[in-house]
Amino acid sequence: MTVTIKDVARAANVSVASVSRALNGHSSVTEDTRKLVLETARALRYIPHSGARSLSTNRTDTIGVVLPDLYGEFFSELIRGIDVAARSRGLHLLVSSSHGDAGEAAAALRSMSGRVDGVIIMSPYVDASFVSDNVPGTLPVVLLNTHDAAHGYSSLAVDNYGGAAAMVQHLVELGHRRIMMIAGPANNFEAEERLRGFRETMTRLLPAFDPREVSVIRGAFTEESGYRAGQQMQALKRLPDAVFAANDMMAIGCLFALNEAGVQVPRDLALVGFDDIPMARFISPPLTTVRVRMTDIGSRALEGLAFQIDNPEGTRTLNQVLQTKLVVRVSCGAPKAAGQREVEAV
Amino acid sequence: MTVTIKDVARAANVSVASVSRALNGHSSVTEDTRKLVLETARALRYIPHSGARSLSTNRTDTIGVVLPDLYGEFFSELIRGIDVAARSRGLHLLVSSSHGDAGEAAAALRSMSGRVDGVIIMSPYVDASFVSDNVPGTLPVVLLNTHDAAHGYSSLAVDNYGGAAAMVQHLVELGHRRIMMIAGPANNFEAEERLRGFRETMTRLLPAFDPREVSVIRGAFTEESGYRAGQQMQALKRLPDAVFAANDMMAIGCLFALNEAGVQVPRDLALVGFDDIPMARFISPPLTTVRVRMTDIGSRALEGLAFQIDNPEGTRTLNQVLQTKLVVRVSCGAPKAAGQREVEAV
DNA sequence: AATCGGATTGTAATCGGTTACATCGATCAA
DNA sequence: TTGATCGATGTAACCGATTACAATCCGATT
Repeated sequence: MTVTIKDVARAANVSVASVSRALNGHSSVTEDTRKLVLETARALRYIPHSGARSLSTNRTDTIGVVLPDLYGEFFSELIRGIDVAARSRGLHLLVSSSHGDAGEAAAALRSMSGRVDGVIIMSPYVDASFVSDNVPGTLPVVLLNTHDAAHGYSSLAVDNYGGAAAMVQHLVELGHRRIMMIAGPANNFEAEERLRGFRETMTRLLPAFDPREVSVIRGAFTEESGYRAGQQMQALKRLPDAVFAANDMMAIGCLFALNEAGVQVPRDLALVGFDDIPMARFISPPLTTVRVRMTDIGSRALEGLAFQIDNPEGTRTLNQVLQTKLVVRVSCGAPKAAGQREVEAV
Repeated sequence: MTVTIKDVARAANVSVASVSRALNGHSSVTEDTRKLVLETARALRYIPHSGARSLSTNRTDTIGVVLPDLYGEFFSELIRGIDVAARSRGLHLLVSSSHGDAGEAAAALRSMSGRVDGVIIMSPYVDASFVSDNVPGTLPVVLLNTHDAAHGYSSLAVDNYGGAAAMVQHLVELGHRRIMMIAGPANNFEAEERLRGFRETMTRLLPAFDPREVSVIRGAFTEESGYRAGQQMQALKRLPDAVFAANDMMAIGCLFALNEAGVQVPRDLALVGFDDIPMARFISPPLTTVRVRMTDIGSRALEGLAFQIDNPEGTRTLNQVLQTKLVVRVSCGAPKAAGQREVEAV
């Protein structure tokens, strides 16, 4: 039923080779035949089968993206960064997300074999052997936020430790002493790095700080888990001075719980997050947070991958660590810098 | 370099057919050979070339998604809905976005031929002939929010007109009379439907309303354009009673501009939006808006498509229109329903 | 012991393109 | 006129899988 290159060839009374050449703009085709082929193809509504094409050209112009999730602004922004860079290079995106376990992630990865020219992987299950087991040896790979730097693949990571440290330092400088953290899931590498930054900086700056104290509540990076953490928090005999949520969505959830309990931020309590998702500046009070340039990560990842694809010989795997930036808004109780809001609004 | 099925066959001393059968769990293979093949495949790190496979099976287990953009919560939620439904059916997603013009959209669509089992299309350029020109005749299609209902393809649309009408009615019931709209781009079908709902309901409910009056400001569905509209608005000799933005992001931008100018919402002015993006309930004041269940649209679209794929004979193209729901929060100045906030917070 | 039949296995066609190589015809120089 | 050259076209191999069909093997039946 579908019309193939053979149908066009037959209808135009030429060989399939000529059709292919005419359609792909090869030089060695008469203007006459090219015209003829083009017209015939149009008349027949011929649409080339890209899958078949890439089988012979060994080029798909598609890159695979494996993410733990598609939900929320973090991933949305990440994908946008990838998309923008991909589009400017004429590449398409095959995305795969939300893998409950390593097996699913492996299946997703394997199913990409032969469909993509390279993959960007961000997954809690990733390590060197996982990748080499599930990705064809020759396929370019860029790893995002993996814990093992010595994996032999190119990678991009956020300085979660440094970002958390900077935030703790900021809070301490503002005079806060009793600081609690709403941490992320324990099996999440990023979450653990942020937690490590928190703990180590606390002990460094506040000699009295005892890390065994119950100063950490576990969350799941979701608004709801932040909300529950906030409820626990306001039920304490004594409120902490400041709460550092391991991501913005948990900070927002926490804020809601506190508001409901009549606790005012930042008057009664400083509350800060991590990520600087777009929403962070829209909530009230605007959230002090650690900026992670997610779209940047996305586009850099794609560009690194594109480079590998274009230079198959280049064995240079480069491992970048992206610095974060402290963004001081209102929720931490810092004296507000004049004009800052205005700048951000546009 | 890459290991193919032939390599496995050679190494295991069997034919490629046996390898294929063993790997795909066919019944007519001895347990012995199956074991042997599996071991050899593992030892060689064989990963099947999915592209080649789909060429012969005519199945890709992938569906294409063509969107005008990937940016913002609207599309993010839409994709999430698609993703969730796709994953539960073991389908992958090939996404393509941000087409500056019809040509790009056409190219994206064509490049999907042979890579997908069906496509979900949401694009301003879509109409029946556009689709039939760029999609293989046999490929299942679901159209999202197209203006031409009589296209012969399955489609899903949001009742933008009805939603806008309901919102206007709500505002009028609250006593607002001078109501302005921040409309979307004129070439956007959804934007025009919302505008039409606004205009027609205004003239219906308020006989004194003159549609030729300057009660509409054009925006671009972006926060920034809303911000500019807000600036224009507060510069008017007299503020309107209420402002109806054609989407939430413009409402938020407008809110910022008004806040900066010292105009308080809802005290001085009611401000409402459309879409009910997640952010709408987080901003201050929480935004009254029209809920469009974006994830719902996404999953329904996918399910409709999956149905077509599984039932190739079913000529039944069904065209659904999804109803919207008025969500009353604080920004419209309505007397607040007790407990509502609480319910929504979790 | 010969034959039959079901279970395994192998051979080769096929999916829809691209492209190396062969072929053909025309032009041009000798 | 003839042979060389070059451009346009055609033939067929190939990409890496699946699968129809043929071939083979083996035990069971008579």
